[in-house]
This record gives sequence, structure tokens and C-alpha cells, in this order.
Amino acid sequence: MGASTTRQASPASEAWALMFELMHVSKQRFMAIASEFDLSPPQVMALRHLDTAEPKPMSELALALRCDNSNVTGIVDRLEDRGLVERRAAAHDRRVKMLTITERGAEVRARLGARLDEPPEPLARLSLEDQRTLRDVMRRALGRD
Amino acid sequence: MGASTTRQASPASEAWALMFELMHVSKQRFMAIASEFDLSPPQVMALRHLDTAEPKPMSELALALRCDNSNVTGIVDRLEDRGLVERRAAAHDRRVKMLTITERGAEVRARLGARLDEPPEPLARLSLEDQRTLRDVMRRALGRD
DNA sequence: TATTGTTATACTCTATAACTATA
DNA sequence: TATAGTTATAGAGTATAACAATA
Repeated sequence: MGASTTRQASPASEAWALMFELMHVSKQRFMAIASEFDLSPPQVMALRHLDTAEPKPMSELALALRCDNSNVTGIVDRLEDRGLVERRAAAHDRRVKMLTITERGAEVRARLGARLDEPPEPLARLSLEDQRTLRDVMRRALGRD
Repeated sequence: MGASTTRQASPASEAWALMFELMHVSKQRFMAIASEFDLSPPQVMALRHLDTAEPKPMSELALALRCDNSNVTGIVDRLEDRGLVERRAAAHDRRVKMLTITERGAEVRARLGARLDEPPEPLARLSLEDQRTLRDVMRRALGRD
């Protein structure tokens, strides 16, 4: 590294570092909320992924959680023990088990979602203009424009 | 909910959802990189937190990782076993153990950092103008302006 | 007495591999 | 044979509580 290499990080790099920092901080909030509902992080993700409307096979949940099928067994076991989700053999292929949310699960899911969807302090206190700008750039980043 | 309640999410809410999505996707990349170096996520965070320059007590690492002191013992154990960090009793208070990075640890840390600091695809492909905008808004969000 | 780090314990996540029941 | 989900196993993270050494 040369003496005068100010080596300014690219704007994307700095933005990424700041975003990473925000997520690290927000993880605490996530854990705290999950804890309030007595749910582990994967359990939260599972509950959020399962829609009230259509049943989904275990394998799809594994895909969404990006973990092995064998893990889903335990995660769903614990959710089922608490009456939040249900397993039912699929009609078309009895190897497949479809997951549905129970009424109680839907209620928990709704309250949970309300808490988690709330933007964290650092974003919430941005000016409305900055919020819109951030949203628009993120839309473009993820190809939602 | 009224029939005509379009109930548009606030800009911050949508930005937050998009950011959360980006982080969820980026987590895979993080795990893959950690895996390349044979490090678990907390081990990565620990290595990144420990500066080459000044030694830091275990308790500070626990604070940075936002976990209990007792966990740090195991995490540091495994890093020490691999010769990446070292424990030394502090001179001023022999209860305290100071952590330093070894030469080999520093080398791993540098290569690891180079990979992790690279912004993920969705951010990298933004226009330079969008990158700057994103950086500036994030700075304001985190009070770095 | 209070504090730093360790140990013991118990639970969850995680992947891999072997197994089952279906197909 | 191949596939969906389970079980068994082993390793790591996590918090809590009890403990040692030091302050």
C-alpha cells in the first residue's frame, strides 16, 4: 500500500458496511421479539413463510429456510407441539407432508409480523424524503422497479 | 380493515422489507465464505472484531458478539486451538484475559475481510449515483453524517 | 463481597448418513 | 430405483447457574 493511497472505499462498499452494521444491531431486536413469542429464529422464519391460505410441503420450507430437510422435521415438530402448524399427508403423493397454519398459529403469526415489519429506529427516524429515496434505490437493487 | 384500505406500507417499511430480503440472501454468501475458511459465524465475527493492534478482554468480545461471556470461552478456545488468536492474562488485573490475533490469524483475517467487505451483487450493480445515494442515506440513518 | 472467566448443563440448530414408506 | 420425510449422530451456538481465582 503506497503512502498516499487514501484508498477510499467505493460507495457501494461503504453502503454495504453500514447496512451490515444495521442488520447486526437489528438482530438483537429480532431475537428479542422472537423471545417474546417463545420462538427460535428458524421457527419465526417458518411461521412467516407458511401462508394461511395454501398448504406447503416440508421440502419447500427447507428451501425457504435454506437448510437440510432433516432440520425441518425438528423445527416443525416443535411448532406442531404448540399447536401452531399442522402436518397432513398430501393427497397426490403420500410421501409428501403438507404444512398448514392453525387458527392459533395465524393469530401468533399476525402479531409477530406486526412487530417484525416495523422498521427499526435508524430507518424510522429518517426524513420521509430519505425513506422514499432508500426505498426506491432498494427497489432498483432488487429489480423491483 | 376497510374494503378500500389500500394500506400502503410506509416508505421506511418497504425499504426495511427489501433490506431484510437482501440480508437474508446475503446470509448464504456469508455462510459460504465462512465455510471456505472453516469458520463458524461467531468465529468470523470474533476474528473481525479483534484488531491486530491492541489486545482486548474477553468481556469486550462478548459485548461485540452480543452473547454471554460463557460462550466466548468456547469460541475463543476453537480459534486458539487453530493458532489464530491468543489469550494472555492482563497485567493490571489477572482475572482479565486479553485477546490478540496471531500472525497467522491476521493473515486469515485479511483474506476473510477482503471477501466479506465486497458488496453483494444487488448493490454492486447499482449505478454509481445510486450507490452514492444509498451510502449517504445510510450514513444519515446511522448518524454518521 | 464483587467481578472475570470457566465449567456444567440443557436446548436448539446444523449437516451427514442410514432408514421408512411410498412412488 | 428414486424421492419425501424421519431418525440417529455429532458438533457448535446459546443462556443459566455454579464455581475458581482475583480484586
